[in-house]
Amino acid sequence: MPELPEVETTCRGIAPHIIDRQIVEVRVHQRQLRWPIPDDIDALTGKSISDVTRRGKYIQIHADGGEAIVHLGMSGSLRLVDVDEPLKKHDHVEWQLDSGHVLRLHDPRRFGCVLWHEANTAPHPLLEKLGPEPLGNAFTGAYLFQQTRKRKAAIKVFIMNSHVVVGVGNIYASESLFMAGIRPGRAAGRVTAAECEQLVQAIREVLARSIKQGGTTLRDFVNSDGQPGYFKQQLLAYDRAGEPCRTCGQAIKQKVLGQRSTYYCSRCQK
DNA sequence: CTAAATACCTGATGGC
DNA sequence: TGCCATCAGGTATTTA
Repeated sequence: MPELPEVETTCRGIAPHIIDRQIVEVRVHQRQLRWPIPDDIDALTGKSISDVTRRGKYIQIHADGGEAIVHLGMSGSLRLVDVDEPLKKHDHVEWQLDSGHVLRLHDPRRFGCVLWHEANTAPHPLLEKLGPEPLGNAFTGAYLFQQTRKRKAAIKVFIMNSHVVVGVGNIYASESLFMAGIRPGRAAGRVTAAECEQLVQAIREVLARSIKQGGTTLRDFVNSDGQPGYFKQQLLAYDRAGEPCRTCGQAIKQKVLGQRSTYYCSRCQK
């Protein structure tokens, strides 16, 4: 599932191949993603890519006049392939480059999106209200502590809210709470200042480590070269129901929180 | 305002 | 082999 490390891996993979390259043609094979792909998506045609950036899990492909915003949803991936590579099922969008390569969006479950945002206009509504980047300086224990005060939602659900902090999805939420020793179901407002500090550090550490491993591939995530990520083997809690806790040996528990599978150790996490 | 539920979608999996 | 039910999950939107 593309969470922040997978999106970052994708950005780093595609950037050197598309920056300063010209888009020759944009081909859309399936418009119905999370939202229909707008007609102005081919505004990129004939333009040169100036930069590739990321905000949360949104990928921004910048060019003169605007940017394409791409979200991978749950099952999306962006790959660079040769022009003669046959189109696969669920390859929905292609950006033909002047290098002879093609950037392809593959997304079986179609929860992703592709949008166009004009330059020099109001910030895009999807990006405008996002919380701080977890690896940036604004995401601190003090910030999280202040945000969580008087909040009754489960801490796990809370940190998965992109208006609080971006990039923490279901996998890394369970992982970071395990690392910080906090039960996922505890009310956010009952997490102490010291624990908020530990949690912030855990989130930063697990995301940074996963980025180094090229992300986590559970089923279908592949990077821009079509390769999986290798962080799965380092998971401490996620997807380990019934398996021994790597700290104390007790079986990892699984429960549903906010309609999402949640994994934790009832002995190590309080 | 918060919190919880819902919608979007397809593929993998398990039971019969 | 086929069919149905269930689950997976990011996040904007809707409902309570």
